[in-house]
Amino acid sequence: MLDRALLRNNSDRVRAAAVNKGEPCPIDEWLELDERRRSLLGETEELRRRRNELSKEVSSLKKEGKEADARILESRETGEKIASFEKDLDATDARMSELELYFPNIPDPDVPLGSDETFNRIILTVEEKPSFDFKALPHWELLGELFDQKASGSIAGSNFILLRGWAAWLQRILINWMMDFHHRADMEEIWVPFLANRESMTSTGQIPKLEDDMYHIEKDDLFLVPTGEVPLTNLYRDSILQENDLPIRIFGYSPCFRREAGSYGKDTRGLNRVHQFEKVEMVQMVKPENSEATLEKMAVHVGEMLELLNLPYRISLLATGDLSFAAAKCYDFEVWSAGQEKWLEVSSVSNFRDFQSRRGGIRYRPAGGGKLQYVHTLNGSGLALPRIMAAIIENGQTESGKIMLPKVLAERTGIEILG
RNA sequence: GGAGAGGUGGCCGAGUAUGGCUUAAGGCGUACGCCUGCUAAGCGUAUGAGAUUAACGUCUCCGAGGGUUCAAAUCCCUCCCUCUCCGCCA
Repeated sequence: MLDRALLRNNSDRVRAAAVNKGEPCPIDEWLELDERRRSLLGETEELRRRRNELSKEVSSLKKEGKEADARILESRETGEKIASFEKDLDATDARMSELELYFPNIPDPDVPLGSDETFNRIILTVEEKPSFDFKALPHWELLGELFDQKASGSIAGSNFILLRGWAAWLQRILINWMMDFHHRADMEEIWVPFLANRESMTSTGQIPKLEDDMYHIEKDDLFLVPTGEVPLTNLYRDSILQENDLPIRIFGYSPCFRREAGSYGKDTRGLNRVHQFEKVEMVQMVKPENSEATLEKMAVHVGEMLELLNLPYRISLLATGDLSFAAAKCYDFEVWSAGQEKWLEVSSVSNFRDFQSRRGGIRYRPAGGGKLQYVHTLNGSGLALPRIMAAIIENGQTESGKIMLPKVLAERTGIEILG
């Protein structure tokens, strides 16, 4: 959500941001309503002031034992007028609030301008791609029956994952390794609910835009979380923090549920695009002046993980058209997957500035006093499991179809080769 | 799912029986000042949020939403959440 003052005074910036992100922008309707609202508000407040005044007069007249019928009558008539004004005012305000949910966040000035991912700027490539003197296989062939699509299909449906044997084991130890890595970086581990309510989904920005991409439990009006970002960020919804509570640095594991409605094609093969995947997510809440530096630090942290896992990777600064609705700036991390011979997105690290904290009411009190400020929120995947699994399996394959584990995992588990 | 008790400013906590000097007491915390070799303590002052306005000011907010009333933190209805006990259950 954007500041109403910004919408009112910088409507051109809002309009430009929406165009660059490829989002609709109901700013003209909003501006009209804003005019109307302020005028209604003035009149309503004047009437309410009068009613308050009359109430006091009635009160003191009655105390003196005098009659107050004239005042009571006027107060009643004023009340009726107020009710009619309020009805109009409430409707106007409600419509404005509804529209405000549709304004996307404004991209940072250094975000490349462009309508889609072809405008993303690759800012770093750590490219020591493995080479094989045999034909490298994609992970689904290497996994074979350990990646049991027939079973997951019959249990849940297509594009759900069922892993067996060492494949299941690898995913579990990867999750543990990732979480321990964040632990050592001095973040607080959080175990979160995997379902979230409508308010939570609205504050992080999934609702209204992505509502149809989520699994929804109608009976309880709950959503299966599409990312750990939702419960982690909403941990501090509607709260006022002290300045020395900041920065808040938390992380947690969650499965991520996405309907992926309408996305079919070759990208859906294997572990690349599925309805439920596992992910470890980091969230930080910082003072506004620190969010840019924090974004860089989080990106470095994610890069370290990929280097430890010995995965070739590259970092893209997303262009405006590829930037998500709520983000102001985002780095995407992609790892090289040798069997498929392509880059797979495994992490997004984003700065949301005050966009989510406004929606969710996450503020802090500056140490020297003064007005409450909205925190800046950031999040980053650290990391998304299935594609990391795919890359580890494909990059570590041997001619005989076994998998060499990255050193860091081999040392941790005492197991060097899978399969 | 059933019964009971609760939800009031950053936090704690009065106020609800009897609607109207509540402009929400008091405390903690915080800020500033005073005082004391330093520190701690003590004393004094200030201190909720939001909307609107050039400003003064005005209005709104006591879990959420309705209702009654000239007037609602207070009375009525619906819902949500927390705690305790019971039921069910991994």
